[in-house]
Amino acid sequence: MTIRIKVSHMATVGIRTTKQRTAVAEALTELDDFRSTQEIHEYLRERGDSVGLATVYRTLQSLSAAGDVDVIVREDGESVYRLCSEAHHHHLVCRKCGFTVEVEGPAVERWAESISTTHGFTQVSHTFEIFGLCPNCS
Amino acid sequence: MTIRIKVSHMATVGIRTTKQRTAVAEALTELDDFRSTQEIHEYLRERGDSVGLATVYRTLQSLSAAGDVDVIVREDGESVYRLCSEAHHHHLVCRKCGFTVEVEGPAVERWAESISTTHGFTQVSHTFEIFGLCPNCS
DNA sequence: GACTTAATGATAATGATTGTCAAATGCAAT
DNA sequence: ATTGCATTTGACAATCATTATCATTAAGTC
Ligand SMILES: [Mn+2]
Ligand SMILES: [Mn+2]
Ligand SMILES: [Zn+2]
Ligand SMILES: [Zn+2]
Repeated sequence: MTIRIKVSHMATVGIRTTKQRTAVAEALTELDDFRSTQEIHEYLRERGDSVGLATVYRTLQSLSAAGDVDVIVREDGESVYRLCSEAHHHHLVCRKCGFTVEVEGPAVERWAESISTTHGFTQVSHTFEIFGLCPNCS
Repeated sequence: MTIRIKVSHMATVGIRTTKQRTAVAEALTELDDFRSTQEIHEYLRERGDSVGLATVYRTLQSLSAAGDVDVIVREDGESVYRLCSEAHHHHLVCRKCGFTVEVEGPAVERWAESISTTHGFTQVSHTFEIFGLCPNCS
């Protein structure tokens, strides 16, 4: 099984490669939609590679901070994670089944940048997610 | 003091105009940035018009559902509310002091619509918020 | 004013996330 | 392979925003 993740980051100075972190990376590779920490923890438990809940939380947050996984804060406030492509992009997510499509648009990026500059904002970041019902769920 | 809110919605069938709801509407009018339910509850307490916390939660959620206030789910998962203009728009928010600028861009709306159609999604909605440091906080 | 029913609020319950800290372990050096 | 040690783990407690309860209060109507 190939882990679709840059373990390179995980192997940075002081960051150890543990079986727990590897297990989380595998789960993210196998699961394809955005999943909550609790769901990933449960998935690992059923899968046999049980990992402590706190560790799953810590690992997902680290991976997110390192930019190795995307995180979306759902409308109910829960954070969900997903292994994504390297480049900056956004998502079209089915609010019924979770099916996700990665989308990108240079125009949108430029617009966000332009707006920020105009108002003198610095250190900006933006979130842009589209939610709807996929063809199957419509 | 004029309450900058469409009480019309609040006066719909079965929805009563209570002093508590009026107080929340006033608080939203006075406060100008995005505020959490807890903050608005505290503001009302200090102001003298104490309202039960559960009631503030219920009122803000109703107003949000009615489209009378905008709600943003911050990165920490907490929901914050703000009285906004009628038209659909997005926000440029200072993550330090909360200073908010309403922004709109037809191009972005069209792009979101286009992407959705291309992938066969229906009943779509989107969120687009820009966070950064305002001139004062930079 | 009396009636009907929605609304309120004090409080308990829920549930995701974070904090704690003793025990386990990756790993670099020997 | 063994040692030394800082990092990591995990069971459990603690936090804290949000929701559920439900007896009491108060709009709105006649
Ligand atoms: Mn992605
Ligand atoms: Mn707004
Ligand atoms: Zn779907
Ligand atoms: Zn600011």
